[in-house]
Amino acid sequence: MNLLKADCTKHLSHRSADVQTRTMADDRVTVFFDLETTGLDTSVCDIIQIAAISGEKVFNVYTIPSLPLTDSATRVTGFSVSSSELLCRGIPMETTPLVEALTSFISFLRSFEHPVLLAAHNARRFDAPVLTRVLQQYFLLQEFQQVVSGFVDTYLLSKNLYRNLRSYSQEAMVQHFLGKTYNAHNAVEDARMLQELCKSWQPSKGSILRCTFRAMRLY
DNA sequence: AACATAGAACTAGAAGACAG
DNA sequence: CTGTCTTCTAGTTCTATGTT
Repeated sequence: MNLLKADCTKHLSHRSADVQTRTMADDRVTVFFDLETTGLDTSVCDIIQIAAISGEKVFNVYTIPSLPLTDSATRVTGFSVSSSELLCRGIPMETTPLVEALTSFISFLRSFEHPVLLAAHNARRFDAPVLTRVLQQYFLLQEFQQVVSGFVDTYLLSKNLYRNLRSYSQEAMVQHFLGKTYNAHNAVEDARMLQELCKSWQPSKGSILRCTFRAMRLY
C-alpha cells in the first residue's frame, strides 16, 4: 500500500525558532496554519487536515472525518473517504484520531516561546471558529488557550494593508505579491505561502493588532 | 452551500442659507 | 418667522467576497 507519511510532530525541525518565527509581531511568535474540512458550515464540519508552519518548523496531520464531505469540498480539496480510509486524489493517507491530532498540534504550539499568535486566511470567519469548536468538544480549549494568545486574520489584514485589489483570495495574492502559482488547498502549502506573503507585506504591529482576536468559548 | 465582514448604496433627519 | 432648497451626517440595507 502506497501510504503517504503524515509529517506530525516527529518531523519537527530542531532548528531554533527564535528568528524566523517572529515574522509579524515583535514579541510574539506567529504560527501560520490552515485547516481542510468536510465543508463550509463552521457549526458542523469536521477537520480533515491540520497544517501549521513557523519558520522552518512544520506540523501536518490528517484525520478521518466522521461526516461525509460535501461535493464541493471534495472537488476543492481532493479528499474523499472510502472504506474508512482517507484518500487524497485517490491516494490513501496516514491518519491520526482527531483527539491525538489536536493534542499533538497543541504540543507543536507549546514548542515555541509563549505567547503564540495563530494566523490564517479568513481565520475570523472560518478556521478559528472550527478549531475552537472542535477543541471545546474534546475539552482541550483551555489547554490550547494557555499556549495561543490569539488569532490573526490575514484576509482582514490584507484588506487593511492594500485597498482596491481585484481579489483578496490567498491564491490571487500569492500570484500578485509573490509572482507564483502553488498547490492551493493543500494545507501545508497554504500555510507556507501565507508565511511568505506576510513576510513580503511586513505589516506594522498596529495593523496586525487590528486583525487579531482571542479564541473564545462558543457557549 | 453557510455566513461574517467590509464597503457601497440608499434613506431619513438635522442644520444652514436665503428669499419673501 | 416661515417655507423651501441644499448639504451634511448617521443609520440602515444590500451586495460581493472569502473559507472548505
